[in-house]
Amino acid sequence: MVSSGGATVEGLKGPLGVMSQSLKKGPWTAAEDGILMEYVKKHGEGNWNAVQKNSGLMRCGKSCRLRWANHLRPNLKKGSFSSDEERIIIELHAKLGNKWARMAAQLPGRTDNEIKNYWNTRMKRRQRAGLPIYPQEVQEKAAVFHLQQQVHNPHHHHHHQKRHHNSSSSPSLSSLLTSSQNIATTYNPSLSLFNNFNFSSPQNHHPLHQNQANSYYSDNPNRQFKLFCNTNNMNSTGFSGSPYNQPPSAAGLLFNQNIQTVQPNNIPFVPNFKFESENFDHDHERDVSFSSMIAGASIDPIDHFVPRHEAAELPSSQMPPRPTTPSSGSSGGGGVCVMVGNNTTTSNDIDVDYKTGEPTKTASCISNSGLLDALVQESHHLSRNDQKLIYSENNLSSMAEDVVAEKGKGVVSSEEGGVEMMVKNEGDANADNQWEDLSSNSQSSIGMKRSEEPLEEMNSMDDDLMSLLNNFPASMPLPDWYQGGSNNISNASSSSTAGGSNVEIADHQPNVPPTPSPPGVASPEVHWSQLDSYSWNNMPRIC
DNA sequence: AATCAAACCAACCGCAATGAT
DNA sequence: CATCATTGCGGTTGGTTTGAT
Repeated sequence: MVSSGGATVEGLKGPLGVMSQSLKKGPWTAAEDGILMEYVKKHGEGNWNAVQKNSGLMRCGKSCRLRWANHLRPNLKKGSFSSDEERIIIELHAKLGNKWARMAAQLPGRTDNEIKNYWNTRMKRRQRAGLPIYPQEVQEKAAVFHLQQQVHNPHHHHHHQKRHHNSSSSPSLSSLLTSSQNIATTYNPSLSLFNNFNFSSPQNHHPLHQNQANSYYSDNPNRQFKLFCNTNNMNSTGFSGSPYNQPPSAAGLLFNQNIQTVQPNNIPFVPNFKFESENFDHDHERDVSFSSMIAGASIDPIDHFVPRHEAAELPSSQMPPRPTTPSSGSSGGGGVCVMVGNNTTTSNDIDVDYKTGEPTKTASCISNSGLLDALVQESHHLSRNDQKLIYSENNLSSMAEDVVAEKGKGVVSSEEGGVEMMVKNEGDANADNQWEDLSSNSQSSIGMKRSEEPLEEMNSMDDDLMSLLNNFPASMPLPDWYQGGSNNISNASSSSTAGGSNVEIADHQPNVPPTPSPPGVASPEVHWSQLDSYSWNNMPRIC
């Protein structure tokens, strides 16, 4: 139902029986766009129904909001998805199902609609072709992920939905796997979605940086706009044309700059993507497989996976940027400062009074509060529930082992959530661990809720929090910086790595760092979480 | 060049959550 | 507490573009 001050939609009569002004439908014209942009520029987002009243735009508020969110909003990326984005989408979809908005939150500049359309076309095309929707690895990991959720919270049903109609409509893993006939692919489980980002994409300077870092300002659709408004107020560049094929948005650029400036050391980021590469033969066939998985054979496989060896040999212009702060690197979270105009503030909390142009809220910018506090709190929480978690994980492990024992490698249906999991073989343990480590970081990014997120969501242990918990070290110590202690890279690395709660079904020693690295040495096999911790411990004071 | 189908994309619709009153 | 307005999300539809024949 669309109503706006008694006005009704097209051709219907208002409450007084007077034919109201009909609201236009259909494609937007440039003039309408201009009106809407001007309106938002002037009044800000929200109160969309007022647009029609105040601007004379013959569009319902809903339509205005959609138009703004999907097309006019600054920092929007246009054009086809990069291979990195595609991978992220696949991975997120495996975990989240049809949570387009949440997926969009992890893909800066992308809208839920875009992602949805992408998925519905390319992925369902694969369904029709009888090809697997997800790489085997993703299937496995998503299955573990979902299983974790069930174990951690038996009442937390598979893809718990607040909205009932979604519960049945979110195909996610099980249905898609079913429909995709579970055809095994040659996809190598060692190839995580996140450990194979290539850095050659001109648009995505660093997928992880962009995705995870920017997610902090993109995970709330409003956030980007607020940034924009701030920027706009500062230098009036907010509506500077299409971002397509342009350098990152002003905010994004500044953000990235900030990332680099706060990075204390020159540890190449490559190590994150080179875990024990010798263990896994990354052949081209696999690339092709995954490429074709994404979009038939239309995507250049080279663009999908840059073999680790090659990644390390990228020209400087394509070399991954220097490691980011943990805040930019997902699991770290924390108040990321973004230089906007002359103001330094968090990307999270910029709010602008559109009348004065002044920021009205800079909550978590003040200190390391916000995500970091939340992190610490959750750490405490997790510590308190350590035994429970351990139990759960052991339980899960035994469950999975039972499954493995029973089925060997194959597709298994779990009772509760209908999650069909491709049970990995033991040989994939390492790869899976890597996957988990990486995805857990990613997941942390996904799941990490800012402190100002509705408490209800935090308390209700929804998907995000569950994701966080599932991937959070069960006995994670307080970061040194938080305790005011010295920064010890190796300690931090091991502490972060050890006891990772990522459920590792296969043979696994949860309390032993897999590849201890000398302090400060950027070993090519530096563990993701190690790096993360490293960054965490070297995190400069926020704002 | 014409036709058709597939792919792509923008927009609409319905439902639910949330906030305001 | 109830009601209403607003907002957000996900599903679906329909128009346009693109590519194959």
